[in-house]
Amino acid sequence: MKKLTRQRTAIEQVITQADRPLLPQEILEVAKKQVTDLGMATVYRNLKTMLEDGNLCAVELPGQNTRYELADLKHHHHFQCLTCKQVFDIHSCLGDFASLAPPGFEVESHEITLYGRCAACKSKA
Amino acid sequence: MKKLTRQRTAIEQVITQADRPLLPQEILEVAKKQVTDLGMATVYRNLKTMLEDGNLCAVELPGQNTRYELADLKHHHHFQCLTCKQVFDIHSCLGDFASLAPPGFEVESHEITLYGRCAACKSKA
DNA sequence: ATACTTGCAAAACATTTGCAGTGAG
DNA sequence: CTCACTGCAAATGTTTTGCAAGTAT
Repeated sequence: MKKLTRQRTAIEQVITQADRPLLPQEILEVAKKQVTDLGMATVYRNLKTMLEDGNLCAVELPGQNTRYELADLKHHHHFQCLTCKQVFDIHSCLGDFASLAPPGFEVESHEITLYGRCAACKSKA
Repeated sequence: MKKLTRQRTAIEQVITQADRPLLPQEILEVAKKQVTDLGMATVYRNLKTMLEDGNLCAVELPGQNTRYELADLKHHHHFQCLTCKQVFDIHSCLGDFASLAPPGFEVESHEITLYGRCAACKSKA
């Protein structure tokens, strides 16, 4: 049975309140404001549990550590700003990628990542 | 100045002759047939150099180690078979993704990965 | 009470780096 | 002869695991 601990509550809260995928370190840092002696292992263990329960979704970008966000968001993709390195959700999708695959191949799912400059960094430049 | 060593030659050859992105371990194993005492560090060092020289391209898929392939291939994307785990190149591209980004965001590049079943695994099932 | 959770430290991994020896130029 | 390159081992950095202690139910 799943127990509601201070640690788990804090971790889930941090992820729920974020509007973008977070790194384990980011989750630890923010959650530590509530549970001072929170350990990294606990963060990872809870992330793993939430992943297995289907509550969490792993976001992986080339050359970077895995970020996590709630899984109950609808199908979407990601945009990473090349300046500030933050990752944003994109809620639109072009849809039909089946046609891209070679003949005889069957497409089950797809992932798109865009790279560029976010509004904030663009206006600063 | 760049020196042509047996090790470098072997590593470049393995990558050149492959028809799909390779893992560092795969490169090491195959290259070892030519240079028996080849070390993993040398593989990584050469991969890094080739990347910096723009001769190599890193292919990263969620939850897996980075694969490498020649960079002089034209713009393309990847398809991973969920059954045999192999990664294939896809040489077509839908092109316009700029419209997906939020207003104020500037798209510089994009990456697409498709997941499904390759022709071989599909016919076996 | 019981069994799930936790923190810490150690273990696993992949990748990088320090260093002294090797070899291409 | 030089300096880039190499192998080895040690160092990194991230994620996982073992274990004894803690705690929600």
